[in-house]
Amino acid sequence: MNTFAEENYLKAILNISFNTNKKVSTNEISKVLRTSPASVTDMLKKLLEKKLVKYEKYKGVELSNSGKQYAINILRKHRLWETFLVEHLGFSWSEVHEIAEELEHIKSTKLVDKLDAFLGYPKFDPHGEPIPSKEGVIPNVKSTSLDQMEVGFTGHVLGVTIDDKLFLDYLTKLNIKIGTKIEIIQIIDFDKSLIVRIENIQNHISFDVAKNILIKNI
Amino acid sequence: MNTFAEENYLKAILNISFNTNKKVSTNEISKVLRTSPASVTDMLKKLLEKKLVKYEKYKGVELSNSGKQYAINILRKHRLWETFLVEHLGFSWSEVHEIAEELEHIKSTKLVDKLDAFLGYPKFDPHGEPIPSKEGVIPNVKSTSLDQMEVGFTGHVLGVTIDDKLFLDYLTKLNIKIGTKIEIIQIIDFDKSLIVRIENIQNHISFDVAKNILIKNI
DNA sequence: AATAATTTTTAGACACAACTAAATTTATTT
DNA sequence: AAATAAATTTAGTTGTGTCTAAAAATTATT
Repeated sequence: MNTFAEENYLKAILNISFNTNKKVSTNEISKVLRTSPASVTDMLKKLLEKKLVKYEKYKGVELSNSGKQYAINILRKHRLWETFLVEHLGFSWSEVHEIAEELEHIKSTKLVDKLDAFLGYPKFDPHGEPIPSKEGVIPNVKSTSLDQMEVGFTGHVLGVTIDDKLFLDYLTKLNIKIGTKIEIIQIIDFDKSLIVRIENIQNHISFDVAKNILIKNI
Repeated sequence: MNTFAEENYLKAILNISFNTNKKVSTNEISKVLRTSPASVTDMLKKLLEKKLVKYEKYKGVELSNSGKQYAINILRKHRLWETFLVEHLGFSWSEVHEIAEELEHIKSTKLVDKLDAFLGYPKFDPHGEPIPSKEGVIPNVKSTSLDQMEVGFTGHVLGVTIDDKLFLDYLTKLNIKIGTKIEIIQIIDFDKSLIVRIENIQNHISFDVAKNILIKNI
């Protein structure tokens, strides 16, 4: 069996590399888990030993098949518990994450299955995130580029369609990253550019930029 | 905040000294937790440091007021979760102990309170054990163990005094659960074993088993 | 009361998961 | 291409919770 710490590393690697499929760097993991890069290296060695990751010194890490299944199962538990907390115990969506971070480590498979049944086999959690099936299949989420949306639309960034440094740096400056909530305030007819609200700040972005931002489309 | 290990020691001390009020020995704890006596000594020092126990070298240990409150709160969580697992997820009473051993360590107070409300503020868990209140008060129930009764007695099962899977599975096979009506048909003088009638079927049970079955006492 | 048996504690080690500081490798500039 | 910067790894420590073996204290026995 694996420890909580190991489970948290697997989960972090899964989260970081969710859509990209690229290798994950030591630094990225250390930032997510608020731990030192040295600690990350130590843990990656241990996870490699257990064949839960593919890892080469200085070359980044990715989950092995078994590691991915393991991580997805934790995600499944996390999202099922969040659903329970919101729908049956009356928590608000913003309170449940922390508690689910603990509950997701409870081991019993039978418990998860019975919880799933109790909840009526939900496909999405209270944040709209898909809940992986018992077999580890994550219902896939349809995405649409931001330029397809209309005034008043609010959604979350799923990813981008080009991997260009200038573009990504620009997005960073606009405070846009994976998961960022974006609301469309106005669309300028003339050039199809958009005025959007991100974290309560309004910004003006061009059609070209909007075209390359993917929005989660449940 | 305290670790799982610390919580398990506090819980063990509470359990061992439940009715006796006597000091608990290092050896007793080591047996309950399946750990070495040396480890127990180490932990007792740490719990003393944190003022969760009253402990003097070679003299045994007892919970301090704060330690007792802490331990009772874990017991509260344990029994609330057991109630949830049996009443809402459809587990049998013999399966839930292990899982509740994990769930009892989840920290959020708000979670426990909301769970309590969700369950309808139950006073007893599925084994018939009283659930401590939020304030740490344990409802006391008048009960007598089955071995104290005489031939001809008829009563209802209130609960059991040990939460052991083997024992509970055996009771299930005998068709004994909370509320079951039991009638004593005969007591064998030689070994104090009992012949009892349960749901119109006669069974022969040992003194040891009878000792751990609690009967409602008006 | 002295000795033997048992219980408990100390001493020293180990695995885990973290850390800091220093060394090494890779990436970026000039 | 060399120099500099950034990222990563290694080396050495630390705190937690466990262990075994040996020493000390307590309890039981003769």
